[in-house]
Amino acid sequence: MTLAEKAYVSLRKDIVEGCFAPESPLRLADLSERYGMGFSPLREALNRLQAERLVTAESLRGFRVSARSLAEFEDALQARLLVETEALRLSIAKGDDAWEAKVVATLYALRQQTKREGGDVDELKTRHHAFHRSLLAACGSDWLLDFFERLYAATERYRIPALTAAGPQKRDIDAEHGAIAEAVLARDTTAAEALLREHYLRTAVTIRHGMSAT
Amino acid sequence: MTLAEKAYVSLRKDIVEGCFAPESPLRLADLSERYGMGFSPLREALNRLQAERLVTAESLRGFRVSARSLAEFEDALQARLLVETEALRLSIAKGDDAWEAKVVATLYALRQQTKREGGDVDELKTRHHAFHRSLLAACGSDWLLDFFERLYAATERYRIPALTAAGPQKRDIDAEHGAIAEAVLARDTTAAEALLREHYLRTAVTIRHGMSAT
DNA sequence: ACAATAACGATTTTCGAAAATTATGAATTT
DNA sequence: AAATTCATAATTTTCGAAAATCGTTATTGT
Repeated sequence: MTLAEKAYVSLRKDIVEGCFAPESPLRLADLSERYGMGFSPLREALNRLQAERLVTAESLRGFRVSARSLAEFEDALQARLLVETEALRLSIAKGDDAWEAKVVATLYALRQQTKREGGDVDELKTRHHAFHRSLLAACGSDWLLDFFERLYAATERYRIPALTAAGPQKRDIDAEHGAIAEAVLARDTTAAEALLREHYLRTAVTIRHGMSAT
Repeated sequence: MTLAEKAYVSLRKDIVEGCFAPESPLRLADLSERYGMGFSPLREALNRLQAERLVTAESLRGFRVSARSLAEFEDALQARLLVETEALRLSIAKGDDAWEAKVVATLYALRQQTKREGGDVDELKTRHHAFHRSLLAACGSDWLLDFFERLYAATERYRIPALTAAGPQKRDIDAEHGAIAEAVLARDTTAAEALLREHYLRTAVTIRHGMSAT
């Protein structure tokens, strides 16, 4: 793996996880020290992230972490519902046995990590991502999967600060995931879409709550 | 405008227009001579284009123009229908007078250029793009507009070689655009969506014809 | 005192060369 | 002849410095 790729992965993770505050400038000198590399690989990573809308660039004024706002979150949420319901529909229609097995496996892995009390939060997020991706994995559309990844990262930036602030409603997220998986494996498109929708809308409520608290 | 931005614009244009054959390697030395700049701005541009899926990169083996295939075109087409019908629906619901005026203006400009016999093909493409963008411009979703731009560029790569090969059907494209605009301005969502869909599906027929001929 | 301007420092952007890696081809061995 | 090894060339990747630009502070003039 080249330095530029490492820089891309590290920076992306740190931005999504909120290590850098939104709109804070990403100075090359700082990044160079933080990640232990020269300017070139950092600039390449920043350019890629710019194309993904995680950072913004202004000519001769460098890069910033892109802003967060309620409006942008709502936009990303709606786009996500559009993309993911379609991808889910296709996935259910086209998925084979191997796909089903993957859904079961990722759900199981996710639940295992949820159960673990002092578990690694990083690992939990990875498995959560993996589960949601597995649901759509058989859709057969590179574009939809690409959009899914983009929107997942974009909304993850909102989900993480909201995790600390306790939501207004009690949720059994494992049960929600289980219900989605069940409907998916039963090839019940209508139910699966509705459950996925509700799942995201519930998360959205928590996030709105967290945003307004800030 | 910085050199990196110029490199991005130029490279993007040249890739979309097919100046570089799909899968052909984009060697830095060649690009450096072609665009008259050093490696740094070129690499930055290539990284942005990689995030947009117009070029692919392999570690330590540089960049290539991304491949074209019928499957990828069909995928992009379907994604486009999903994204654009939704964006059009929203645009019709939210658009104001200024938006309507813009639709009328871009349609007029497009028709003027179509009429001109020895007209600049570049200008025609710009205006075609502007018209289609104006239809969705009022949708209020940055994400959908972003996806539109991506998919437009991706499918444009297929549309251009197909222009030379005569299609299997006679089309009055001006009339198609006019009908879409009319439905949009009448705020007839159902009709507008159907007409846009047909418009793209007709174009797809031409492109499939052009692809199989190759 | 205040506006305009100049000088400085900080920062981004770009270049050219060095380092690292892959591809190519010749020489050697089996 | 085929495969292997080694040397060479081509290419990508990275660094460090130079150039360009921006923002701030000091200076000058009114």
